[in-house]
Amino acid sequence: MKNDVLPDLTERYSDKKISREEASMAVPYNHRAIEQKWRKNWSEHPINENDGTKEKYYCLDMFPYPSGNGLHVGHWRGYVISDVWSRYKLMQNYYVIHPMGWDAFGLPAENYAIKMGTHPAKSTAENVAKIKEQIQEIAAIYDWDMEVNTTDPAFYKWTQWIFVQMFQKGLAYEKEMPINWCPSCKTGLANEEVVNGKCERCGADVTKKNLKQWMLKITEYADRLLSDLDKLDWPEKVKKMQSDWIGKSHGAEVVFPIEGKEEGITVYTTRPDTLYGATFMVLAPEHALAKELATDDTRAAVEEYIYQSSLKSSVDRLQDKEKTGVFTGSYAINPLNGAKTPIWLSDYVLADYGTGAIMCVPAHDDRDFAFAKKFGLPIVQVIAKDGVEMEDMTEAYTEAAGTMINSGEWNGMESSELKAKAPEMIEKKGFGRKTTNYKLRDWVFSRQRYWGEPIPIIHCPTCGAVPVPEEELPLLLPDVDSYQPTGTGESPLAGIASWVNTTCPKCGASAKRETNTMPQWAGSSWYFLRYVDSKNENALVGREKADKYLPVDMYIGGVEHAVLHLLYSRFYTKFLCDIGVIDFDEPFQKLFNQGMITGKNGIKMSKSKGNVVSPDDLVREYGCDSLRLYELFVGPPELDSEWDDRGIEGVYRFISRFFHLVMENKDKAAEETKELKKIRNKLIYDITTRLEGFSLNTVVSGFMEYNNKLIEMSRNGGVDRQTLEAFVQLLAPFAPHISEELWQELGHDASVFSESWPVYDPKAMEDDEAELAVQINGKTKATVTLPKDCAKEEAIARGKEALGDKLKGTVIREIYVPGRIINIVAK
RNA sequence: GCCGGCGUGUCGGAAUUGGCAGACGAGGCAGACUCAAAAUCUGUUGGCGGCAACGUCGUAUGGGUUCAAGUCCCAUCGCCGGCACCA
Repeated sequence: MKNDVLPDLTERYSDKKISREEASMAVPYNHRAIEQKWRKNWSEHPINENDGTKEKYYCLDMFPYPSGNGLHVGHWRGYVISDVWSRYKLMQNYYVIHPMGWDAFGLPAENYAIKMGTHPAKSTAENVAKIKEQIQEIAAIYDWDMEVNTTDPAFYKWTQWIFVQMFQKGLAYEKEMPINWCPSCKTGLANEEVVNGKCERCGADVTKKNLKQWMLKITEYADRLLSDLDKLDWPEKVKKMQSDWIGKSHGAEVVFPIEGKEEGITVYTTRPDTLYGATFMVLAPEHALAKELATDDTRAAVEEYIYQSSLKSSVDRLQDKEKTGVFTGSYAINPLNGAKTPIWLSDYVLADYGTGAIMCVPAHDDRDFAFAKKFGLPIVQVIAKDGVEMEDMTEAYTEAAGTMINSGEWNGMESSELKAKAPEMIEKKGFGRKTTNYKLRDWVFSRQRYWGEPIPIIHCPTCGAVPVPEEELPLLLPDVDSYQPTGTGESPLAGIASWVNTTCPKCGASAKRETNTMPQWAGSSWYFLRYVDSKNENALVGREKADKYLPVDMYIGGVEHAVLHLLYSRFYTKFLCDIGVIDFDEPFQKLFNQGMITGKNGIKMSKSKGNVVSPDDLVREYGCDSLRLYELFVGPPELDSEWDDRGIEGVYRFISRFFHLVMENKDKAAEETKELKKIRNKLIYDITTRLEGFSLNTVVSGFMEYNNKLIEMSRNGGVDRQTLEAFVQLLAPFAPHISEELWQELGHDASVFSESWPVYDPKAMEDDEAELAVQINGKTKATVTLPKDCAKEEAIARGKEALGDKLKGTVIREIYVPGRIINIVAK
C-alpha cells in the first residue's frame, strides 16, 4: 500500500458499497483499513525472524523476468501458493527462507527495450520497480534483504566466474558447427529452446547457421542427471520429460568395412539382433565420408544432394513426408555375413546423433522400410513374427519378440534375448563394441545479442582462448548506443573497438575479447544459491551459509521450465558440488508446478487477446485477503483454471461473514460444548490434511463449510473462544490480514504467526454414531442412525426396520460396513 | 505416429480412494427489507414423471467385474500436454 495515512478502523463506510444494515453493525468488515494497518505493523515487527535456533525451510518461487506488462492474476497464483506454504511452515516453527528476485537479462527484456526505444538497462530497472510494487500487494513474507538481480554486476560477476571454472575444467569449449539459428531473434539457440522446429521465444522457424560457438558439456553429466531423478520429490511428469530429453539408449557400435578402402563406417544401433537383416547403409549428408564415397558416376548427384540438404531448414527436415536420398556408388561389407550393402545418403539420418551413420534393416524398422520401398532396396526378414516368415512384408515388424531366422548361427534364438546379448557377442568377435547413447546434446551457450553477461574470455593469437582473471571480474557489459542485433552472427559488442581490443592476460600481446553474451538461462541456473548470501563479495555463496540454508526444500513455478531451467540448474548444481563450492548436488528437493490461469474458454491471457485480468483492481475492491483466497479457490492448484471475476464475490462474502461471526462471539464467553469441540478438532484435521496434500481449493471450501456450520451454532447459543481462535490460526496463512486483526480482537498482543499450527485430538473428533445409507440391491432406500460400534445383527435389524415394507422378496445376502452402509440383497 | 493426463449440473469444481454423486462457490429463480435499485438475509436450484410422499434416469460412449463403480478392467470417441526420422 502506498498510502501512509491510516484510516480509522471504526470508519463506517469502506469503498465497498455498504447497506444500512451492515452500517448499523458494530464494526463492518473494512478490508482497506485492516490491510493497511497490518502491512504497517509487519514492516515494523517482522514475523519471520532468524533467531538461530530454528530449523530452516527454504520455499522458493521461480523468479520472474520483469516484463513491461506487469503481473496478471495468473502470476499471482503461484506467489500466493508459495506464500501460503511459507506461512504454514512459519507456523510450524521453521525459519522460512522465502526470497524474490529478478531474471532480468535475456531476450524478453531486450526485445521489450527495442520495441519501446529505451536502453534495456533503463527499461529493465523501470519494470523491476513496477513489478516489485505489484508483488508487494500480495503481502508475501519475502525477505527483500536477500533480493537478487541477474543484471547486477555484483551478481553476474559470479555467473561469469562459474563459466571460467567450467572452462578450466574443460566443460566450456569452442566449436564451429551448424547450430540452431533464429532469424527473427538473430541469435543462436540451444536445442532446448527449439520447439517443433520453432523458436521457443518468438515462434519463428529455426534455421541452421554455421557458427563458432561456446558450448557447455552438459552431456558429461547425462548419466547423473538421469539417475539422480530418482532422488527427487518432483511430479512424475516432469521427471519423465527430463528423462526423455536425456534419452539414454543401450546398443552397439558396429564397424562395416568399406569395399576397396582401408577404413570402415561405424554405425550405432539399438537392435544388433537384426544385424543379418541389414541390407543397406545410410549416412547423414553432413557425414565426413559422404563426399569421399562418391564414384565418378555418382559424384554430381551426391554433391547436389549434400548441397540441397544444407539449404533445408530444420522444420523442412522434420516434416518427414517423403524420404529422399542418393546412392553414393560405394558398398560396405556386413561384418557378420560378408554381404555387400550399398551405401546411401539421406537427411533422415541425423548427423549429430550416434555416429551419423546407420545400418538399415528395412524388415524391422519403419523408416528403413519406407526408404527401401521407395528406392527398391532388398528387405530381409530376420525375426519371425508370430513364428512365421512372411511372403511379402507390407510393413516393418519393429518389436523385439520372435525367433531369429535368416541369421546364420543366430537362427532359433529369441530376439529379445539376443538383443540384450548381441553387443557383447559383437565385441568379442572384434568388429564393434557395446555402448550407450544420449539424445541430450551439449548446450549451445553463445548468444549474438547485447543484453546478457559478456563471456569472460580473451582470444589471443598465441595463447588461444584465455579466461579473464578472477580479480578482473565482473567483466562489465559496456554501455553502447546501438544494442540492436546485427544478424550477421556477431554480437553488437563486436562493434565496440575500444572494448574488443585488449591484451592477453597471459602473454600481454594484443588480443580480442569474446563478443558473444550468455543465454538468459545463465543467471537462473544458480540464482537460488545466491539468495542466502546475496551480499557476499568474496564468494558465490559462503560455505557456512550454504551448508546451513541450502538446498531449496520447495520450489514452485510453472511447468514450462521442465527441461530448460530445471535441467540447467541441476547441471550447474552438480558442477558446483564437484568443485567444492557446495555440498549437495540436487538444487530442488520438492517441486510443485502450478497450473496456468487462463481467460474465458481456456485462452491464454495476453495483451493482444485483450483478456488480461490485472490483480490491482481486485485488490482495491475486495482486498488482498479475498484475492488470495480466490486465487486458491478457483481450482486445483496443479491444473489450469479459467478466471471468472464474479467468483471473488463468494470468498469476499465468506470473509465478511467470518469477520462478523468472530466479532459477535468474541465477548460472549460461550461454553465449549462437546459438539463445538468435535467441530473444532475436525476443522483442524480437515484443513491440515488438505493443506498437506496441496489441495488448496478444498481448504478454502472447507473454511466456508465450517464457517456456515459455526454461524448456525452462533444462532443457537454461541461459539466458544477456543474454536474461534483455532479457526483464525488456520486461516492465517491464507488470509493473513484479517486473521491478525481478529487475533487481536480476541485479545492477543502478539502476532498470530507467533502461534504454532493447531493440533487436533483424534479422540475428540470421533462421532459416537453415524448415519448409514440403507440399500436394497445397492440402491439407497433409507437412512438409519446407528452407534459407531453397532454389531452386525443389530445394524441389519435396524436397517430392515427403516426399510419397512419397501423390502420385498427373499433376502439372500446382508452386507454391513460399519459407519458406512447397509446393503440388503433380495430377490 | 509414440508416451502421459483428462472427460461429473448452466459454470468453476467436490466425493474419506470401491460405500448416500453433485460438497463449497458462481449463476438462475422466489421471498424478506426498500419508494426503488444495489448490498444483506431466507428459501430453492441435475433431467423426466407426479399436487404430494415418492418413483425413475443420470458422472463422454459401449461392454465387463462386484452386494455396491464417477472410482477397477476391456474397447471406442473427444479434448489437453510432451516427444517427434534419436536408428
